[in-house]
Amino acid sequence: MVFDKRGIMTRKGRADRRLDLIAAAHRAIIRYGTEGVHLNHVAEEAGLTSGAVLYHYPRLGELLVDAHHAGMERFYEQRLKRINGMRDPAEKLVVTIRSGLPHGPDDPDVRLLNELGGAAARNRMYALLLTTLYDRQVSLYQSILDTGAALGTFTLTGDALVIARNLVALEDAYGYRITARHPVIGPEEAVELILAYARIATGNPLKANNPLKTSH
Amino acid sequence: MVFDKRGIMTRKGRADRRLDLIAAAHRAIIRYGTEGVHLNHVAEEAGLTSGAVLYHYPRLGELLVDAHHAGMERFYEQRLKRINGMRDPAEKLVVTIRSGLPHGPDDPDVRLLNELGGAAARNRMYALLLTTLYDRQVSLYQSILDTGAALGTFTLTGDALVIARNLVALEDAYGYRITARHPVIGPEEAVELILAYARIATGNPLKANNPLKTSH
DNA sequence: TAGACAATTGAATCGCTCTTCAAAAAGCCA
DNA sequence: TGGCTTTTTGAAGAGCGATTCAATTGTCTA
Repeated sequence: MVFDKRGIMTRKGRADRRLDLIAAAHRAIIRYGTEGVHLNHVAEEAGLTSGAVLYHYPRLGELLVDAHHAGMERFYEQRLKRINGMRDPAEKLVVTIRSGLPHGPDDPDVRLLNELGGAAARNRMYALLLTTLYDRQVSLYQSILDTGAALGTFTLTGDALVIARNLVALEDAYGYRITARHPVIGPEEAVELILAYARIATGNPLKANNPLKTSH
Repeated sequence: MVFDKRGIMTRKGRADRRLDLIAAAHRAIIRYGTEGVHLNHVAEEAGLTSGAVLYHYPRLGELLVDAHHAGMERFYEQRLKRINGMRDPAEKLVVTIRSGLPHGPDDPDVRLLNELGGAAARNRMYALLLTTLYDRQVSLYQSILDTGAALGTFTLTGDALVIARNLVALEDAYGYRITARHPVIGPEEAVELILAYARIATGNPLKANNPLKTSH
């Protein structure tokens, strides 16, 4: 951020302001839905007037697409970062599963992704974004599975591609359940459910060691 | 429907018109999204003016909830009907899996369900509807699995509840992929993916005999 | 068939959103 | 500091959507 001598945030450069707007759009989308956001919502989130938003993004639609795109990119990059440097495929797999689920019902990144489920059926751009993300996640899982199989850590029950697709599908679905506040299925429970599949699919007793907190 | 002597549709009774409006709302929601539908969209779908819609449903929100509720109910009832009378748990399982997936990208029933994914995080009513549907579907699968296990048709790899939850989750997720027009994953492919899990979970070689048409 | 009731229309109103744009404010640089 | 550019504001106008309601039309019944 840019501050003046008094420590007050001042005007921003073109690129900075665009990033601000993307972040503001992210929040506005979560609050009002991809198809319910209005220009004023975004402007308010950004602490600007609608005119200023229009100055940088003449068309609201483009800003929304950028926001979704950026959110997905960040989501995926964060997942990669978490397993960065890990050796053990089993550990990698467990961490990847965990990182694909929302931290809680209000997780902003997953909330953003979930917004697109309905819109993708109507909007080619959103469909492409979602489909691409899905396929990239499948590839990620597939490479972990293949590596584990090559090292003898996993004994796959079937095609790695099939298992990978199912793992991503499970993540997606439990993400929806969690953000919809299912009374029983929270992040920990979802991890266990997905691991139940991952264990029989890999033949590995995958320990769900939560690095952050003990399971409820 | 009600017709006059000339065979032209005439005014309808209270109940009939409400059902019409629910059907119209269903179409409008699919076209514009749960949070993008406007009163005029529904009115146009119903072939009426906005005033007439308001006469029956003073608040659009209630009509939309009713439409989602009715759509879910129908979706679930249809699934029950398909396996009605079947004896073999294996056949029942396969048919149930198939009936949980959209027939294609434009399947209206699944499109309607998918609309709620994002809205449920923001709207308690929608969250409750979705969660309830999920739980009912889980119960359906669970009873099939339990019956199969009792008869010796299935040899379950783990808790029936866990398997049931995962099967419904997979259906949900592939429903989204299909309605988003994934270039590779269509209804047939999704059935095979879910069956891959169902087979190792039940120890039964579940044949995917498509009763309607040959696989693509 | 007259009268009562139910359903629907269409116009009027209100408020909100998008869009444009001139003016103002803030930063930059010589 | 003074002038130039970039960014932001705020106001004005056009248009749309929700809402209300009087008038109209169709249906039913006695």
